[in-house]
Amino acid sequence: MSPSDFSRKLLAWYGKNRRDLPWRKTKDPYSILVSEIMLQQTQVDRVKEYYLRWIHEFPDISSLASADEEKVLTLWEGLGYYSRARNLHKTSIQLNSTGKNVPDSIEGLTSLPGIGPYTAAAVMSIAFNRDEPLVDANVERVFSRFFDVNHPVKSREAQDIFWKKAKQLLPSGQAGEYNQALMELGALICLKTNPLCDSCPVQDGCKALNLGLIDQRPISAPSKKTIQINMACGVLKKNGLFFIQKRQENDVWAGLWEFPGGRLKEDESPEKAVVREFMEETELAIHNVRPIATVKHSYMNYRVTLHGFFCDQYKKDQQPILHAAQDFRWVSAAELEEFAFPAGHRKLITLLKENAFTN
DNA sequence: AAGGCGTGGAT
DNA sequence: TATCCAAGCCT
Repeated sequence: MSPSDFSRKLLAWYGKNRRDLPWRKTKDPYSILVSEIMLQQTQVDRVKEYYLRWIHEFPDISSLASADEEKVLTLWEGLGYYSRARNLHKTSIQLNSTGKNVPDSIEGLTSLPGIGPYTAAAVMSIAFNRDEPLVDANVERVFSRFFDVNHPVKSREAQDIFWKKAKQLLPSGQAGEYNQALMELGALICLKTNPLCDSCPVQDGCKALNLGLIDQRPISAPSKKTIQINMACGVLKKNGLFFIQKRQENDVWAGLWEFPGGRLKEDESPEKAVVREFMEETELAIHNVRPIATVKHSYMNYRVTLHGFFCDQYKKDQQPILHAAQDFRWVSAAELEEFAFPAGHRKLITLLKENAFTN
């Protein structure tokens, strides 16, 4: 199958089977950039509502540039990898202050925080229709099978093959449609498990299919083993207001808000852990520790059982001294919606609101 | 350059 | 239930 056969068949298939996605209704570089940042390591179906809400709130570079960080992070809450939102915000401020628009060069784009080779090529091809090839996890899977690539997908060898093939197969003048078609094929047909090879427009040329090796491609690196941990956090309420603190930079959930807490030590009860963590993190003595709920959630390779408690300050006039946060606030239940929390703490907030009147 | 960085859907 | 991992980037 020649490169032109491959791209012709792929584009014909894409024309009939492409999904109706919100970011496919525009060529606005800023909107395309927003969608691409959101789509990094994230499933398409989850991005849709975030994208629409974001574009509604921040329709252009200047509106995003003038937004405050809390608003930016709140709109991103639940999507994960929050440095993406913070970098996008930084980028908008940078572009806005210099009076520029989204750069239309690979170098200009990759010089911006959070934009790497994939995202730069995606913006170049989709928004500006420049002939830039791209490789994402979909392309890695499609090419691993089509060319029967016998190397781990993230290895230097495999990456060299992927980018070389992507460039060779790219039909000049149609990069935007073609790149999306290639990723769409990976998303809809060339599935991780049980790929729909009978419906594949390029099945004739697929080497792994012809060799019966579809299930053995792509070759992925071994994943990290999951770690089970127990955590506890304390929802301190005083005069009808909740104590929250803003997480430090350069740590997981940087810039998000949380209730003080942490991991249980060996043979430590959740109640003891809350008291200890509160003292370590805020120097506040607490008592009257009473359960709200136990929440199960996960992040990265951690599986967390989070024990959430209401608690009271032992000395009401004592002021917090922060050791694990950069800021703190006392906020009402309603105001909890205006701050971004990690998913586990957000789950707990939902549950505590159901109990708000009994506590 | 190997590991950090989130979350929930799919299977 | 447990495991994998998605339109990656940064250090």
